Amino acid sequence: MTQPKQPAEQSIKVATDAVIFTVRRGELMALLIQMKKVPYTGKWAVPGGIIGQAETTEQAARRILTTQTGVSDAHLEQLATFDDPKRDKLGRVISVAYVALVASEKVILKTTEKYADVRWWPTSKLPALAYDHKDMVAVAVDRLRAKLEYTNVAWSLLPPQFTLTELQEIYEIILGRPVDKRNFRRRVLDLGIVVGTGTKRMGGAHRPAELYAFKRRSMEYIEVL
Amino acid sequence: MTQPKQPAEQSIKVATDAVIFTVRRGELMALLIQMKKVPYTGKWAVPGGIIGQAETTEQAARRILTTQTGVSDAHLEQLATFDDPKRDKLGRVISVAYVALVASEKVILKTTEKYADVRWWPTSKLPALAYDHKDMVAVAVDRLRAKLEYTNVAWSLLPPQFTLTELQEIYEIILGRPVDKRNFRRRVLDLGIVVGTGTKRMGGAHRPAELYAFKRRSMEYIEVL
DNA sequence: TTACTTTGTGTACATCAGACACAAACACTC
DNA sequence: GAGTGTTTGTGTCTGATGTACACAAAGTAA
Repeated sequence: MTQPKQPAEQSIKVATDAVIFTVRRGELMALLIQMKKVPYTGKWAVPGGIIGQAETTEQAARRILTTQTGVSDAHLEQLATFDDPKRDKLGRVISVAYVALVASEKVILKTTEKYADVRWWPTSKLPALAYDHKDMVAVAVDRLRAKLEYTNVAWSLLPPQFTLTELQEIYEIILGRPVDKRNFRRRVLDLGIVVGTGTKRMGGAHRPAELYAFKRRSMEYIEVL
Repeated sequence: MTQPKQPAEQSIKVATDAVIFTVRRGELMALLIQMKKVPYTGKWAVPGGIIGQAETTEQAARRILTTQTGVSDAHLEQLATFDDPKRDKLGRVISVAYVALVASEKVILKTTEKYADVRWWPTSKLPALAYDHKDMVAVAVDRLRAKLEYTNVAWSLLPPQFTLTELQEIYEIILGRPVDKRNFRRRVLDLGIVVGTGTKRMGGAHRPAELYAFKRRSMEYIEVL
């Protein structure tokens, strides 16, 4: 309930941060911005911002996501709330963090004059991060790994059509371990997560691969691996 | 990151709510308070309150927990943040919700003049709740069910020593389905979640039951069921 | 001593997970 | 158009795990 227990005239600000992931060049990448504002000048951080008066944190996270990447139909879920009183040197700010997953192809990175730079960083080689954003990304990666195993979220990291090899690579890259090809294919097909489209991707100097699509492009709980 | 993107001079308040569970009389119970304050007079709600300026939401949740139940060593974890702008009729309040699990025996319910009443309610027969607390409890129950299956959290619902039948009842009540006795025992023993103490609980007009204890009384991730 | 109640234990069967290798299909080169 | 290179696509066997199931043992109370 929400009636005051402490004297508490608060001056706490509420922000949202969006840990945006994609898989690209064989690595799990997180989108980071480079800050201009003192005292964080030059530091990298997860994109975010103070929420508006009538805005939900989820709306704010989606706004940040589209502003930065141009993508609007991505998976977005609340991660956790970070509220250490000392997390921001400039005052008490609690942040409701979100995780977003976008398909690499769809992204058109947009920078604003507010930031010095915007780019993808491999999660295995992150730069020094402002605030508690190192923890935040770590928690986000853990969540992503877990969800990949027991849901179909991978749909949000791939275009509408893809080969099973591409899907398998998503799993191998994020989980950080090899996956057996035959067992993996049997599994996603038997579980009905993906369905063949009949069409094939020609092109390479090799046997063409059948294209598949997710049966549902929305969160579904299924033990995948 | 946390620099303003919107003009945003905020007057959003931050609260914490604690969904406190116990198992008692063969049911999963949630602790609720009955409110006095208008416009919620007479309504039931999850205990909570606005957080202090220098206080974390977790500290606030623990404070609420001990204030209401007298229990200090319970499992407590962040659940989610609820931030619909209309969730509180009196103004914009976002709430960081926590889940707490306490052993029924330890609890000494304490009421304050702030509330009309404080009591345990079976989660299957809740009264009408204020705010978005119906959703909040529902999400908490889901989380509890999930965690029971793949962690050892049940420790926080039982006293230091207990019989395997009592442990099994916790699982059956919360999961809402019967559990096979022999398979359950083999599982918790083989996994090393609990260990026998050698002592037995005499008393009933029947064969005495051996008392067991959790090997670790802290969160551990293990596939239990 | 008998009746009652709850505890404590083992096995057989079905299902699932994990390891593993080779032929098929295309592009490119000569 | 034959040969080479590269990636796709497929089935079986084995060990591990999950699931179903029934009865003797140990107390108390009468």
